[in-house]
Amino acid sequence: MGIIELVSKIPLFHGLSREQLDEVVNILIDQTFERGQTIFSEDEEASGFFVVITGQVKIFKVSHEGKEQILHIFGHGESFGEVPVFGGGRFPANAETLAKSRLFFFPRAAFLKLIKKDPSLAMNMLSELSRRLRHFAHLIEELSLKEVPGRLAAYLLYLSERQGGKNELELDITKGQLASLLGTIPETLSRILGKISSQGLIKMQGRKLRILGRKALEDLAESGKLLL
Amino acid sequence: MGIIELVSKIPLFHGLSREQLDEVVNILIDQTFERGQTIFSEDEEASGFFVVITGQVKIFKVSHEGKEQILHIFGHGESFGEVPVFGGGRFPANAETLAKSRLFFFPRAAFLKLIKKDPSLAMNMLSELSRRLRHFAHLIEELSLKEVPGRLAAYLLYLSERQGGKNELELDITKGQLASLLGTIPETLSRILGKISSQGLIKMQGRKLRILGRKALEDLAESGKLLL
DNA sequence: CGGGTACTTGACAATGGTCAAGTGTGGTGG
DNA sequence: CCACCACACTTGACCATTGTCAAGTACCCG
Repeated sequence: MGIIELVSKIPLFHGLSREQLDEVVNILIDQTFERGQTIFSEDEEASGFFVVITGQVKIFKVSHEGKEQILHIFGHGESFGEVPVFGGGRFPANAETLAKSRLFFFPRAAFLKLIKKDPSLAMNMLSELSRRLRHFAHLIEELSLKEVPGRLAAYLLYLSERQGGKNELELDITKGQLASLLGTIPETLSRILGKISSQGLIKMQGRKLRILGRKALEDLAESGKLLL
Repeated sequence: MGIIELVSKIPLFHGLSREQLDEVVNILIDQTFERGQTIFSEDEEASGFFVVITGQVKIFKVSHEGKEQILHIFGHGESFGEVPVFGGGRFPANAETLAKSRLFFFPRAAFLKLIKKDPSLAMNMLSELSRRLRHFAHLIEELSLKEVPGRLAAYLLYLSERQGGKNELELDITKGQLASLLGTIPETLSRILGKISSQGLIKMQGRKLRILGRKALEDLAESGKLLL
């Protein structure tokens, strides 16, 4: 697929005219990363931001002792690393590929020029950052106000919805990464999966999973607490 | 002070021309809230956003069982409730005054018109939302990767810095609100304050507090763990 | 087939939340 | 001006949830 066509499918650039898309194509840099490569690290000086074309990228924080909290996992069409473009110069978190990935990189200065000229690009960016803020508000709520079983249940229901609302679903990340996304560790996740399996809420084999008690899962996601 | 002068001092509107400021003044609605009043609730339909002129507003989430997590406390010159202006229609959290407050309300449609015409207003908003994202990333890190003593130490150091870097400082919120800001409850906060007092890191009386062991506090804030 | 990684399980420790009771204090009204 | 009430805060005893450490199993890739 041509670059212009790829760019036109990125939500951030929806609604731009053909000429504007050309300008966007002119400033981007096409990059490929292997699985497990660091894209940038927290506090590193930022010279621009990225859009995922193929692959998966995780954005995360790491504690002193090495525990990791994933803030976001981005896939096709999503952008990351914009904050330092508008704020100050440094990345607020780390970025690493979860799979071999193709990324478009947009240099800061050239992109700022574009956005100042084009109100619809600015509006797209505002709505993207708003979506991001919503996501963070939700994540904070989960981490602070629910226990791990509640977060897990909410995640499974979200995944099911994203995969078409069916009761059969498949994790798109390892359980270790899922643990980090839920703000816990693999051991705890493993135990809780075992517990809700034995209670008949789900059936799990490998990365595939079937929801058997959707109602009970919903209660769990809402209350945030596991009985028993 | 005249409204135009108040508006010109709001960071969001820095760099606007006199004519643009006039337009801003034309669309705003001047409102007053008593202490403890609800400004909006989560999931409520939003028709615009707010800027704090005087007073204090907390933005927070509440769990099923009533535990509260404060996302942000806003004071003079700061704006809140912008997310639904750009994203979809509903507020992602609750807002309530901590003191009697004067707020300027900006209706969504009129504000969107302004921002589309004015690139510098759009850029100000982008940098404000970026700052907000940074704050959330930091909050998530604190909640997920540090224990309560670490969060408390980090907060005290932040407060000290905000109050001029001195070792004497004064809380601007109740300890109960502070607990909610740190993602814990008053009992736990009270115990930890007691513990670090008896270790000689701080001396606390009422809302006033003196830092006695800055180095030790810094270690604590960084490692996130309290020894002993 | 071998080796590393992902995952699971068990025993244990500890952080922090719950419940309950008590202390202190500021503000209001008698 | 003082008494009382409400509310903020503290303290104690208890316990649930979750993290740590250690070991063992399963599985995928070369």
